[in-house]
Amino acid sequence: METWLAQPDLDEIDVGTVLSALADPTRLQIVRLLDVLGESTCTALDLPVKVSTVSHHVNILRHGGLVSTRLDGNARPSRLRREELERRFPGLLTSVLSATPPRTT
Amino acid sequence: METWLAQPDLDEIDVGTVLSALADPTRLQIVRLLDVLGESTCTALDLPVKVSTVSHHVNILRHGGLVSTRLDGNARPSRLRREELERRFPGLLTSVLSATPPRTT
DNA sequence: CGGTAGTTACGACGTTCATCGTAATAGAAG
DNA sequence: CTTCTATTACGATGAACGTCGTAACTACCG
Repeated sequence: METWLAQPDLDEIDVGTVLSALADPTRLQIVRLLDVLGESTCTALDLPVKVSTVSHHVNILRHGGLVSTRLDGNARPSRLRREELERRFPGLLTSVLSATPPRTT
Repeated sequence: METWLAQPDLDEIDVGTVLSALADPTRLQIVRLLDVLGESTCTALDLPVKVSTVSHHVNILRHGGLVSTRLDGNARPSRLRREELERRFPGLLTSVLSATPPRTT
């Protein structure tokens, strides 16, 4: 039986909290990476910040309802709650993840 | 001939900037009000912050590409760039504006 | 020409928050 | 048990930012 860290139910998720969570560049990058990797730990994510900072951001993402974290030995891989989020806020995450970069003039 | 304040082109709009703009509660409220009202000035928006603060937020929204501001005498009514945003980030704004509030347990 | 109203520019203040370093915890492997 | 790895907890720090008050600016109206 798998164990998971506490996370909000779908209908408890607030759109403002989600927007705040996605507003930080590092967290947006984490979300993008998790979308591609499917699942990853804080250490495995290659980010230009310290691991303690990554852990901090993943916590915010989990409390905001964007990420699920599983307990696997001493590791805690996280996944993007993509399908759930899509049900709660249709089009939001999909739009963010498929957004093209701005024109760099 | 109508005059408008400077604003970014559609393909210059960055999704991260848009998310940051929407992350603030006051700005999200402004966006919601403009969506309902269609067009409004800083003074006409009834918000629990000073007008100078509202003006500040509207500027951020305009620079982020979320709002267009027209010059009309000494007034400067702003509109939500809803259709344009929908073309740039399909589903994003619609999802945010139609989001149901979280369950308050 | 004054007077009024709408908006913004400018500083200033206080809080939030992203980041870090270190220490503590927990599981896995030897 | 010891060691190593993964993660988190805990301050601390510095920067970003939301808010305000005031002043400056512009347009409209007597």
